[in-house]
Amino acid sequence: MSRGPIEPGSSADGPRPAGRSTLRDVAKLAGVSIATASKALNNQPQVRAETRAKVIQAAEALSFSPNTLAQGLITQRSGTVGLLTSDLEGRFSIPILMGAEDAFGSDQTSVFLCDARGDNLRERHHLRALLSRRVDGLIVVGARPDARPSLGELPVPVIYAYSPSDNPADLSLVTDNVGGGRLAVDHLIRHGRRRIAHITGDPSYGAAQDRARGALDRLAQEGLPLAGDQVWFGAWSEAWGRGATRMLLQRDPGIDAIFAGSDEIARGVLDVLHQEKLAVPAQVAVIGFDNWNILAVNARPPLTTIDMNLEELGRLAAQRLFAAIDGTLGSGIETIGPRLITRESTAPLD
Amino acid sequence: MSRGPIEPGSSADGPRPAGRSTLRDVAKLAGVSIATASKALNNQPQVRAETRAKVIQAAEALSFSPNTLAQGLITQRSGTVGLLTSDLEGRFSIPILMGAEDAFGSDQTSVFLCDARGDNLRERHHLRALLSRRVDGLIVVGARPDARPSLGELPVPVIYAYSPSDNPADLSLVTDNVGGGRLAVDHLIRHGRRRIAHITGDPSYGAAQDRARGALDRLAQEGLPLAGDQVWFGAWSEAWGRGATRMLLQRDPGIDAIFAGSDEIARGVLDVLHQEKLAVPAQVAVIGFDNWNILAVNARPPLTTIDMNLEELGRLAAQRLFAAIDGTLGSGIETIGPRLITRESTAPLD
DNA sequence: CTGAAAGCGCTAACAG
DNA sequence: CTGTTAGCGCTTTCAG
Repeated sequence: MSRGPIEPGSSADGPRPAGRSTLRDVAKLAGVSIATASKALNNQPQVRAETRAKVIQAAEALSFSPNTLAQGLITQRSGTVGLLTSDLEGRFSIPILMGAEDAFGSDQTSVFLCDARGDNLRERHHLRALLSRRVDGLIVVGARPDARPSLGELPVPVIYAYSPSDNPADLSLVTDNVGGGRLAVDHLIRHGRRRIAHITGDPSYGAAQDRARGALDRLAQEGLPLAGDQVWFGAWSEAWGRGATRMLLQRDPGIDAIFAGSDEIARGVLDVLHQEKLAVPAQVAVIGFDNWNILAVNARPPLTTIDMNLEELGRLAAQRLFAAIDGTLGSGIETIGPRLITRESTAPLD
Repeated sequence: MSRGPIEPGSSADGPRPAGRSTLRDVAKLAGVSIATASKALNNQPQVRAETRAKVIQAAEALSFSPNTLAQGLITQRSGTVGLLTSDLEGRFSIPILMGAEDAFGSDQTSVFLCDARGDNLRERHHLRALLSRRVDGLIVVGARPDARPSLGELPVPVIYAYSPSDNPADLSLVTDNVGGGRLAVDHLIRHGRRRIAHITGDPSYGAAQDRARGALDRLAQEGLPLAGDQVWFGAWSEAWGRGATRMLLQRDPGIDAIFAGSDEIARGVLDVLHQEKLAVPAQVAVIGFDNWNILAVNARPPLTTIDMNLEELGRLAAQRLFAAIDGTLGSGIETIGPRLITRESTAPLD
């Protein structure tokens, strides 16, 4: 690429150190008043085309960039939103952020990302700072998909994403874990699997319960029992995936599919299946949950899994927020549907 | 028509829904002038304690929150910085963001996180928006540790983190990959390993070259040859880790340690080592690179690895930026040292 | 069509 | 100590 900012109109003028000039400078250079310059730059109709051109040219020559803070002072809108997360690794926040960026358009709205790191006091601090910066709205992303305390009445609209608020008067957007569990098992059933087991994480997580419920639902609908006699709750780790698989295999060696409650667990499952010389997917199909690329794509074989559509969640959060900024916000809990990502760890039986 | 603000009969009105009040409201409630209210709230010395108390109480009663945009208009400082990244997964950006948050203090400075997703145009857009929001500084985080195009002359200080700028006049902060490679091999040598091989990623990455160079350096210093006859360059994936390990084992079955250029690759290495019934670390020690928790902690056994200290990098970037905001920025490339994280995949040889 | 004037909410000299 | 007076950079009536 060429060096320096691209300046289409400015032929004769030497390029300057970009950007500290004000509307007054532009007006002066163009030989018009500040008011006219403002109108010209904002595409207001009542400006002669010729004048507008002069102003635009002046603005370009000076690399003029409008001061959004001043604009915000007047319009009472900062063009910023806050994304307040407690999710250390950014595992959920990042996709949500990207979705929000998409929906807002990078020119219109910028987002402040703040990580409270699970610390309540830090969250209060960030909240104060954000409000003080006059964000137009807030997206709150929790660390786990269980209800979290409401922030209460705030002067800006708030959307709870991933973790719902514990106050039903707030608007929350969450992923559909029950639907995800159902989808996973449905996929297995369609592939002719009949002896399906379920290994999942910490039972204190609503997500673990919900995914299991969805799985059980779908099984029941098909008149199929759950293989392995129980849902294997444990921890969200590969180690648990390995341990549970060993126990499961002892209890019920004839299983032909395992639905893992997370991709991490699925990796542990695969590990032990390989040790036991059970072919995946020929003998046992494995499906994960999360579509965490680094884990799922690299697995041997690559992992079929459920994607929670977090980008879409982020996009929707942004849209709802946008609508709420000049209107009123809904309430309750809205659910985003999951999506099946087919890779090689599942295949039709025979 | 007179458009002046409507005078609300705001004598003893109940508290309002948090936060839309202005300094004028506070002053009125406290029965002082706006200027005095401002001074009282900003801890300026020339205010009687009693008056200050009155003002503070009024501010609290109204949940007053100062409008940072207005403040910024005056002080010419927004109290915000932009973090411009191209790093899809936030793998590098997030630790850097956290370090920066730490250093700035959440009350003082908030950070805009923008992801350009490797798209040059999107980057320009974000840059414009950020400048327009009058950020006090910019941290630019690249997707890979190789030089990236400079943003050129900007009206605010810029720090390039992780990926250095291609312009030596800019200030860049990078991790020390040569030192990391040296550290990894040093650790292996101290554990009595003598037949050390190196499997790493895409040779077009400076990081791959640097880590290899560090490893080779340390080996040479010890008078040791590189096991496996060559550095095994390939891809940053588990699959390559597996493939390379198989070839390596064929070529040189007697190795007692493998230095993997990333944790992903290390996972592949471990996988094949297990298949070949080689005990880790008893027979072969394995060390990774990145300390990517999800991969390293969950490995079997948990992976000893090199941490690039990205939080520290973020913290340092923030400090440098802070200093630069009222001063001048240095230039050139500054390097952050790596850190060894010992887990169970390495151990002294007998 | 264009410009003068009045602020948005706040801070910073100055006077009282 | 406290209030008055100017703005920060921009938009927006409302006259010319």
